[in-house]
Amino acid sequence: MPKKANIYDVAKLAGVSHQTVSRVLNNHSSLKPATREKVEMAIAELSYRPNQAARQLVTSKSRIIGVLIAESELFGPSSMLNAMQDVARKEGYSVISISVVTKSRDSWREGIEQLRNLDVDGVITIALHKDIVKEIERYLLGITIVLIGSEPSQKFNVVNMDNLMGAILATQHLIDLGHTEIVHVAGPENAYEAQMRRAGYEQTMKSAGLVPKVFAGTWSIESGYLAGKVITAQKKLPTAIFTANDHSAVGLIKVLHEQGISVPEKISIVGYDNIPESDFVIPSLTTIKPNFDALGNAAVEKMIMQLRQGNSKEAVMLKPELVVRNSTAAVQSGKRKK
Amino acid sequence: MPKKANIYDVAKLAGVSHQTVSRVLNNHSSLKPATREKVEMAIAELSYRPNQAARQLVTSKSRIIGVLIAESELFGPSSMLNAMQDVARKEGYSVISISVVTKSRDSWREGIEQLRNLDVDGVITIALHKDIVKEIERYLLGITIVLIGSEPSQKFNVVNMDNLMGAILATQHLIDLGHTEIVHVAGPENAYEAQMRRAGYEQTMKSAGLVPKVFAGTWSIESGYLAGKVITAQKKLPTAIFTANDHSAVGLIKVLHEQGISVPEKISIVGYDNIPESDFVIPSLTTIKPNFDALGNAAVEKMIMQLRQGNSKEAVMLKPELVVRNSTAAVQSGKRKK
DNA sequence: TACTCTCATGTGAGCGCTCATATTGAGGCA
DNA sequence: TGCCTCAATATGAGCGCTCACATGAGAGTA
Repeated sequence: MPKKANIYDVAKLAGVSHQTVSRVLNNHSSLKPATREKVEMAIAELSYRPNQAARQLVTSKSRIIGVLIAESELFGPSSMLNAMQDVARKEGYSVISISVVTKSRDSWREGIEQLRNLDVDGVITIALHKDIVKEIERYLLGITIVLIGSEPSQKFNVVNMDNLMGAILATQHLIDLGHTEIVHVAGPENAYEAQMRRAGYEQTMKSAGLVPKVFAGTWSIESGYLAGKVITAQKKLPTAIFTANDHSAVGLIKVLHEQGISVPEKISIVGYDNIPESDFVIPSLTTIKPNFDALGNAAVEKMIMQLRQGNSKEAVMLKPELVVRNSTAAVQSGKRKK
Repeated sequence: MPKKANIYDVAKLAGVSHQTVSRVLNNHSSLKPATREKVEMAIAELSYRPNQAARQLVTSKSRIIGVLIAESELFGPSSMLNAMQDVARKEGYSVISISVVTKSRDSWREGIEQLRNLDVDGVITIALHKDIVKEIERYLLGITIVLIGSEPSQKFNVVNMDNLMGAILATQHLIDLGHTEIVHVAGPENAYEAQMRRAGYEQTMKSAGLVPKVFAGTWSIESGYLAGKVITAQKKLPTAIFTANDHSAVGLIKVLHEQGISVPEKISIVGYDNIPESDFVIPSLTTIKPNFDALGNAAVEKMIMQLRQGNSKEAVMLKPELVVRNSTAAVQSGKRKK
């Protein structure tokens, strides 16, 4: 195997100095077109590739963006990650993702440690708890941070989708169908996005003169199943349920099916996230569709912008939309409260 | 912010030469315990961290493992990825994953290009098509490669789960329940794992003196749905269906439900992968459970072993197991063929 | 006492790049 | 003709580390 060419080999072949080659690589301004061309030909001929390590050593920029995710097996995070990869690649950056376990402080530490070792230029977090963000801030001093799905903050760039609006859309949809007994199965209490969805639900209920009622949950299918058990154990069934995410809705539908409570005839259900399965659940799931790709793109763009030319601290907020399928129906007239 | 300490700062504080510090960092053998201790104290005091770029520049080792995945949004790949992260981290490696689109040659190229730019030490591929592997081999000359879910090969290290056995377990389970009209909804034709699952099905059918019948599919829910349409359009329904993965099974169940064909009373269904949803599908899904974590671990271990001390070319083959749930039942006696 | 030999540590070079600065040559103008 | 200016390119240093080799202090042998 022939030794890899370096910048001097290219310079010699092109008949210029190494510095001129470097200028070509970094598209410097003052360069004669003819010179640039010569160099480019030499680069092509030697199939020369700049050595990242050497570059990084002198510039102390790794062109790597770290992404810290909790619960990366979920549909939303992994969609965003894919979107990020694409944008980053186009801008000449790489994305490295690290999963952390929300409950394990050790796992945060390890993740942060790894990001330090990699000398990442910036960190994007997806739906992380406030405490983890603090930890990052503390141990990755002076690093650029972009938060997705976290509480707004003056300190950091934040990119969010409008969970409040999503929850309002969902709840209002049920109200519009004539439902009055609408309950909510919430997401994890300490998750900002779950808090917003809950808030949107509560706010819409109150505006309509209805009484909100919330059952605890997490993002998991199991939690939807368990919440369903609790809900169906009550004397009086609601006629509609809005769950914090589609996974919960799947678990919930399972319980209702086991108990012979038909959806949507007896109970209407609205989920959140529009996971691929949602169209194939029985019945297909009415849900809120966030644009995960756009979210991922926006986060990386913001990151790169900040890395290149400093601040741009206006928060980004993307709008979700309602997708109506078969898990919601108008409340049966006999049941409607007067 | 105080300037980051380098190896000379540590050396000065510890009263030794920079080379001694380097020896401590790389746990060299001939070192007095007392010296090592002095150096370690200095490291701690300055919170010194070796600069990766400088290390990489001189050793030309990045300690980064690239993972190339097609269809990374699936449950299997993302589980493996998480498992890999953990093992790699413990060994001081980082994992960078890049998604490619099987159908787009450009996307392979871009992925490979990025891996080159990153100077990864090795590449692990997950369920990639033969042609992509060839492309990698060609453009990432001399790099260590470990394949997961690909055709066995003398050239590369291969880690697989026993798809043939899984398919045999699934098919035999149906046969044991008395089914004779068993069809298979296959995965993508060019996917090795899909081929093996299909082969296991066909082989088991033939051994039992039954006639295999295969319907085309991909890994997607939609494809299961479409295959279901085709199957139910036929004059004679099978009494059991084995699908190449759980997603297909979900789509399939949806069609059967739409057509009023009850599962498992009329038709039994077995999936493959044991995705989290499979226990909450209606009815819960009998499936084959691979150990994705073990697969990911094995791949990284193999990679690191090879990176450190050369070959170890024996293939790894992990065994899946059958998980029986409610989507399979004994064939109704009236229907059983004599 | 002089000698090798080994263990522990030190010295200097160089990995491939970018940065700051020096040098060159051609054009403009008095 | 001489001098200044500026655009275009060259030179040299140094980023932080590891590698190959040099050195020195004891221990062992004769």
